[in-house]
Amino acid sequence: MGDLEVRDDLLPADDGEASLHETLVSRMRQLMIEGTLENGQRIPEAELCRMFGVSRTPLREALKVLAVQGFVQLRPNRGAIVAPIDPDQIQPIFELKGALERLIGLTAAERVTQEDLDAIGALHHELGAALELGQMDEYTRLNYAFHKRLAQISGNALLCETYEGLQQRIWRYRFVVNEDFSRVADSFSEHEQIMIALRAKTPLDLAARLEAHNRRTCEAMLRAIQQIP
Amino acid sequence: MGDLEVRDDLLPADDGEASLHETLVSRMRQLMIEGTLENGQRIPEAELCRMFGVSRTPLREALKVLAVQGFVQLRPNRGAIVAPIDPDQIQPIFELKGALERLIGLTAAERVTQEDLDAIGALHHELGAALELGQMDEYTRLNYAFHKRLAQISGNALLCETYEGLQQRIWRYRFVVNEDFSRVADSFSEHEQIMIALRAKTPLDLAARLEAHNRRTCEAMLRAIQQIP
DNA sequence: CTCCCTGATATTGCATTCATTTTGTGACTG
DNA sequence: CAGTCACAAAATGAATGCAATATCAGGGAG
Repeated sequence: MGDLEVRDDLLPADDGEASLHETLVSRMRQLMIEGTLENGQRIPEAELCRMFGVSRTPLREALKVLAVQGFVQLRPNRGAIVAPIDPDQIQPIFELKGALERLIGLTAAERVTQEDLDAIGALHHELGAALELGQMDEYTRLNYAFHKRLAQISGNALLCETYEGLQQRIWRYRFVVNEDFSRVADSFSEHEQIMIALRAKTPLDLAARLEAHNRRTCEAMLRAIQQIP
Repeated sequence: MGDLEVRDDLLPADDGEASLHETLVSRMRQLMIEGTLENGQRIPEAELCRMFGVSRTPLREALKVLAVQGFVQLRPNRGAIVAPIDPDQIQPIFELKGALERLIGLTAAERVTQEDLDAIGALHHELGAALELGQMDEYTRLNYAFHKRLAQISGNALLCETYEGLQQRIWRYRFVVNEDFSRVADSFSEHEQIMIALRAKTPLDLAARLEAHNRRTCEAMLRAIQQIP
């Protein structure tokens, strides 16, 4: 595995004070989302302990949590591995996420405030700017933030949490799809439509557009993955 | 807290070999689902250690996992408490579950096999028998199994997992609603309709009926909770 | 009498240690 | 030469120990 470094620039930073436990969970998850820890790779506790400067106890607690969240796979007496993700697991994730997108659309359209519209409108604007400038990393991060914000507008904290969990699991494939620039353009135009539906506060329309957006992202990802290997 | 005993009869038993970690998570979750550990109650590690005959290390790992699953709440340096559930948290759970019910309906109607129909038909039949005999505990368990089975028919393991997580969180309120016998009768007739839609393999209809079933259960629970205190 | 402060006690967070299991290596046998 | 067995090294699972923090009782000030 060699020397691993934590990159903080691909996901919005977590806010404020966090316990060691939360920090560990968050940083290890980040390692996997970024691909620093590769899929199926063994996770030696000792090395991570040195890396984070903690003992095995809190690290193991973090691993158990990450196992529940589906990021790592624990094999009794045989250590943990980064949850290997075969293409067959992508579709179920998107399928479930689609159901959440729909609920987000239905509820966000009803509960959105002017303040929300301003905030997410700004994000949308930034997305457009990043697209024009071809800043794909920036676009990717903003895209994540956009959907996260939309979920928050739903006003359902549990929905947000669940949704973000799925987003993070998918995020690990992001790099595969990022290459597909034409999809990024399409994606942005879908965002335009989403913003229109959100401003119009039309639940069914917004839900349908989010579902469609989700479906197309899934298809693009599956296509990209089929092409690579 | 005194002497606590684990009852195994309200939830289907977990199957087969399980590591100590899994056992602990499972049994502690059961304590909370059954209400043996009351909401908001403090969870002293020492007592649970004696209770399960393990040291603090594996117990703490289990607590962290249960925190992720929403069953306990960890307060830094101040120990864990059984996640207090105010009525305001019930609706979001059902709202999210509704989205999953819909997806289950859509997919199950398309993917159901004859074998599935036989198995879930048998469960449905048993439900009817339990209702006639007034065996409410039995009805409750079968009801849980029925919906779990339906989720499995969707063929989406992640959906199943997420769904069951929500079901378990709601299960803690079960005792409140159990009293409401008229609702149980209504609930069963809704199950009849669900079975019809499943046999007919009509996705939209099944989805709508599951959503409605979920909504009515939610309403009944909220009513029951309002009446109690 | 109430409120606040202080120190003893209990509990938590993490490190360390011990026991068990797995893994890797090498010699031995067929 | 391949396969297997045995043993050593490493890694995991769980218990214990220690420092830091919170809780609680009692006393004193207002």
